[in-house]
Amino acid sequence: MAPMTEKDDGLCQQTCDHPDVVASVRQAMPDENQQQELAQLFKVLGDHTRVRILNALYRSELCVCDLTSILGMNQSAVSHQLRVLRDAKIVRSRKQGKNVLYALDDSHIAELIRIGFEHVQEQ
Amino acid sequence: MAPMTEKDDGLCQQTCDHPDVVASVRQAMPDENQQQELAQLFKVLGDHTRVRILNALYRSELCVCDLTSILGMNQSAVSHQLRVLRDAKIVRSRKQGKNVLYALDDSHIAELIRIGFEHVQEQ
DNA sequence: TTATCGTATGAATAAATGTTCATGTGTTAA
DNA sequence: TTAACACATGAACATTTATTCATACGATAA
Repeated sequence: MAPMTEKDDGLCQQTCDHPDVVASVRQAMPDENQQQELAQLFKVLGDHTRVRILNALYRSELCVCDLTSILGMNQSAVSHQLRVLRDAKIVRSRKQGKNVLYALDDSHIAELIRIGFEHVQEQ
Repeated sequence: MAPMTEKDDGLCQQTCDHPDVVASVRQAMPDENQQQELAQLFKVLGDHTRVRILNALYRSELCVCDLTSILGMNQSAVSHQLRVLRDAKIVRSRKQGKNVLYALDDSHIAELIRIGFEHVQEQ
């Protein structure tokens, strides 16, 4: 095996700051803005109330008061969280008469929830 | 189509709190503890520094000072975030002499990052 | 118009969280 | 033993954030 590109052995034995690995990893790192956006996406997903909202919308398009009933919490709190989810392009909304119906915006979101559940169920 | 189990039309036209849909969704909702854990998982993933750490570990097993160098930040801050990732079972660590090498613990994590990137790149 | 219903939103409060500073622990080398 | 290095961690501070309260907006019905 090529000694310069090898990474798993000989790391940080004498000099901790191993220049080869550090340089190659640094070069392979994604764009900072995209990492920021990725962190923002996960941050929005990382709330109990919002996870519950998404799990409900996973089953059916729902209006705010239905969500409020299902979650058993304040309508204002639900609306605030829906705003966060809307701003993050995780859910979309459409008006129907006096109501506003919410749904998952993107198929990626359902996939993230599914894989996330797989992870926590294995722990 | 059966009118009772239908959900997309006739929702919340007169009575907002539509009992059928609300009941079926409520019944299909996952366990509260699992939703809490899922939210916790996403919350840990939802930080810029931790996303950068995971992207680095995605490429190679690394010790703390390498990570510190790659991220260009305080060693203490990196260690604090590694602790959070360790507690969440997202990374694992092993000692090698004076160093501690960190790596991604679970293949689900890499998948979450990959799908998350797909999502943000489409926006 | 007026009243009511469904929803949105600003302000305020309390709680959670990321970073820095200082220090402690454990391992290696002298 | 002593010194140096890699890493961990508690405390403090500043910032973010989720919920509640009150209120405003928009659509429908009377």
